[in-house]
Amino acid sequence: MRRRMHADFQLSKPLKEARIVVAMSGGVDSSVVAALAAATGAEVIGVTLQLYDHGAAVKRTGSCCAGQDIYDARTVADRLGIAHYVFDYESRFRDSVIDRFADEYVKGRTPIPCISCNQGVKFTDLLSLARDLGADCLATGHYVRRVIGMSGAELHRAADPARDQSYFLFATTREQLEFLRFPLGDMPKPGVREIARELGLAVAHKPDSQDICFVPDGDYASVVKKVRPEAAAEGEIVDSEGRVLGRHNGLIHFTVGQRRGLEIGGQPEPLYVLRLEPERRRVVVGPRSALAVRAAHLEGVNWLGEAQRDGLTVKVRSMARPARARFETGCGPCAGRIEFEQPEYGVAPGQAAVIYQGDRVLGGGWIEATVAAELEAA
RNA sequence: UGGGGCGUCGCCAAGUGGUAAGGCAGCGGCUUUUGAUGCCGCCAUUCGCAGGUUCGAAUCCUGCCGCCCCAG
Repeated sequence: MRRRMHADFQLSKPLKEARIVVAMSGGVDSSVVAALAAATGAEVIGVTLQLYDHGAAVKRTGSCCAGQDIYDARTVADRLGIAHYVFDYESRFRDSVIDRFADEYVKGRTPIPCISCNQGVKFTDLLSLARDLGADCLATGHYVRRVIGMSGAELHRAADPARDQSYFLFATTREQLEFLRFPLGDMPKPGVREIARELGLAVAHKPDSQDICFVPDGDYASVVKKVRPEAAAEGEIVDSEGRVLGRHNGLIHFTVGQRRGLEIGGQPEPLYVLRLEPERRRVVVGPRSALAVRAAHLEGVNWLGEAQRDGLTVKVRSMARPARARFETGCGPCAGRIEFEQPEYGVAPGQAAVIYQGDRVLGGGWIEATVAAELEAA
C-alpha cells in the first residue's frame, strides 16, 4: 500500500522544491492525483474550474466541475492539506465548448466536446494559469501515459485499455505535453479507488462521470436547442435515391451511423443514418452495408510524434479497437487522409481520427468527410 | 351490387383445423469519460365484425363491413 502511493511526476528538480498544480474536477481520479502529488512532498495547488451553472447539474451524478463537484474538490483538498483555488471559467467554457458543440450540430456534424475542452479550457487556459502560478507541471486525472522517449515526452495509451482516454487527447501539442503529467496512466481504476478509500476521501465511491458533463439528462439536443433554436428545424428522411421515407424533428437528433430514433418501420433490415444534409435539412439513411467507409479526410491534423504513413492504427471513436490504416498527406499543412485497410463503420464528420503506432499516440485530426467503400457494385 | 382478390401487433409478413413465426419500428436494461454501434430483455389470450360447424378455428360455412383489381 505504501508503494502504491508513489507516482513519478517526472520532474527534473528535487520534489521538495517543486510546485505541482493539479486539475481537480471533484471526481475520484483527479482527487487521487492530488493525493499522489501531495505524497511526493512537493508543494501542491489544487485548481478547480467552474465550467457551467450549478442549477441543473448539481444533483446529477456523473457531472464534473460544477456545484457539488467543486465542493467535493475543496473537501479533498482540505483533507490533503493542500491549497485549493476555484476559478470561474463559465464564459470561456460556453464559448469554446458549448457554443462550438451546438454550432457543429447545426452544421450536421458530430462534435466531441471533451476534446474541445481538453484542447482549450484545460490544456491552454488552465495550463497557462498553472504556469502563472509558478508551477513546474500541471497534473490531471486522465488515463494516459506520458513516456520519456528519445526525443522528449511521448503520449501513450493507458496501461488499462478499458480506461484509456488517449483518444480525447490527440490535439495536445508537444509543448503542452512537456508540461503535463498523468499519474494515473499506469494504474487500474480499482487501484485508484482503493487509494481514495485508504485515504478516506469522500469521493472514493463517487460514480464515474460519463456522457457529456454539461448535458443534464443525456438530452443534448435540448442544450443545442437552447443555444441554437434553429437547429430544431424539421425535415425529411430520405434514402440514397432521394425517396422520402419519413420525417425528422431536427438534425440535432441524428449522427452518422445512428440506427435508433428514425421511426421508420416496415423495412427488411435496419436503417442507419448515412449522412446529414444541413442545407436541405435532410437525413439520408440506408442499410448498414452503405455505412462502410474506406477513407476519411482530415483537417486540423496534429502530430505529437513524427508524421508517418505506414504501420499505423487509427481509432475513429474512443472505445474502438484500433484499425490498421495508412496516412496520406493532404493539401494544406494541417490536412490529410486516412485510408483504412478494412472498412470502418459509423465514421462521422466532426469526430476525431486518432493515429497510433502501437501504444503511442502519434497524432490525429478532425474528420471532415468520408469516402464510401462501395462494398457492393451496382 | 358482373367477376376476382384481400383484410393477422404502429409497419412488413408467416401461418389453410390443433391451440398466433420472423423482420422493421418502439420501449427497458447492459456496455460507454463524445455522438454512435453492439448485446440482452419486453412488445397480438388474439387474427375486420357477427353468427355457425367442430372436442378444438386465424385457418371450414353464412352474413355484414372495408379496401384493391378487372370488367361494364
